[in-house]
Amino acid sequence: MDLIKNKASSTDGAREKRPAHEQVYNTLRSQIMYGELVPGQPVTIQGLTDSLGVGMTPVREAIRRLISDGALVFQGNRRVSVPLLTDGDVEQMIYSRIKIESELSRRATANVTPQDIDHLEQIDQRLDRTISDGDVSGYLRLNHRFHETLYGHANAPILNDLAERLWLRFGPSLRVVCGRFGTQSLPDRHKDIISALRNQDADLAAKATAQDIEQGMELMADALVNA
Amino acid sequence: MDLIKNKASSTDGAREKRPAHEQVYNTLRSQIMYGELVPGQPVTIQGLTDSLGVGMTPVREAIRRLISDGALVFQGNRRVSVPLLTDGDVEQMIYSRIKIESELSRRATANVTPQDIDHLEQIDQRLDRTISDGDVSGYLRLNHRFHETLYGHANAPILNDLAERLWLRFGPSLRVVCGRFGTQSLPDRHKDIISALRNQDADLAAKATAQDIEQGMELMADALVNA
DNA sequence: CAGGAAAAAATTTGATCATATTGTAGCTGC
DNA sequence: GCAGCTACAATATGATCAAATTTTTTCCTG
Repeated sequence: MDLIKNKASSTDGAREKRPAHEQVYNTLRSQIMYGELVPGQPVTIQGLTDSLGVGMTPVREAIRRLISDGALVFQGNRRVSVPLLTDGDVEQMIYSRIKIESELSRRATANVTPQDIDHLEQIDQRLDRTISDGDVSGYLRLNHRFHETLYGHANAPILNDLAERLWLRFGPSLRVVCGRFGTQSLPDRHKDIISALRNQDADLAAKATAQDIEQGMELMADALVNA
Repeated sequence: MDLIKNKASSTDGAREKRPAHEQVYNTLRSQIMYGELVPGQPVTIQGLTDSLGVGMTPVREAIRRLISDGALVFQGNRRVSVPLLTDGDVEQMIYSRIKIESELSRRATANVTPQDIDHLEQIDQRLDRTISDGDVSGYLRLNHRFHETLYGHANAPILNDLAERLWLRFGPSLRVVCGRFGTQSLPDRHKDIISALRNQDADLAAKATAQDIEQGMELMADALVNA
């Protein structure tokens, strides 16, 4: 069953196998998603070639991909920057996220094993710690990981893809909200989601997901209006 | 298709301002969207540099962008091809399209002017002609233009973007369906949509859009199962 | 001796880089 | 304040290297 090709050994052999443009993409994606880049901040090709130590071709490809993702925007004259959200954007995102991610939760409910649920709970416990510690970066990462892991069980790559796209768009702005309000006030309906999963109650899982989304996004909308 | 090099050409100007990678992207996008490329067909960088007469960097960028769009897929080992849809994919697309595009129709209803509706009706009349003529390419283009134009009045760029992304994904497969069944059997709820718009009935517009989508996609699902 | 499978060479394709060219923004001097 | 100049960043190409597929060769087996 297992091929002998030996592409990557189990420890850390898989590091340099990925092409550079993919690595650049993942690096930038993380930086954008987890708020290391501020909305409105310009992104230059040459700056990235210098700071990342790769040629410009991989950087160009990664940037194009991120523009297509909506994670970066092409500002008219050859300028690229991190997007600034309008309140209209946020309102559309609330609608889309609720429709798509609730459905992902619903579908995941039928597929998750008890071990999967335990894993989710473990992520959520670590998430709680980041909240009480005021660890914004940790919060952003683990919150995303929670949803990503949950949705991964839905076996719905197309819906998943749409959801990821939306996360990429509001990531930078979410960071700004945390910087403004701190992590204490952040919503967390994850306990409700987990309990719904345990009870195999797909409708409830969908509902709790919708609430989690709505609360978080409303908070973001408020912060953007006041900004 | 000719080269773009000619900068000192006569008085026209201002038409060739677009960078090459953008043009390559648009060209490929059209070819994929309107079914000039068959699902499963491999797409090579070098083949495109030859046939389009541009260097590889613009081609690479366009391909990355289209991969991010879901219009092309990265087949494991550095191979890129036009996606083949599974019936699971189609089912997810039906769900997503109905949720997103129905909402776009609903929102457009409040904004369209009588002139806008006339324009839509004009597109639909041309669309009918392509159906009776069996003009598959024309059908695909005008059908897309009808929806694109309608949704454009919704003032909802994020929802629009999600919808466009889905269209790019099922475009190639839609072509295959037409080739199989011909254009005669294709659904067209556009008359219902137009009449709902005239009556300012947003719910009805949304409903008719959902029916249009469902019928078309079901047809596609059937054709894919039998393929 | 024929057939086929494995190995090795060759071709094709992708990835990256260095460099030349072009367009845009910002500055200088008037 | 603006015309022209300068500097910098983006665009685009071709060359070069690496990887993978295909084809050819070779060797073993029946």
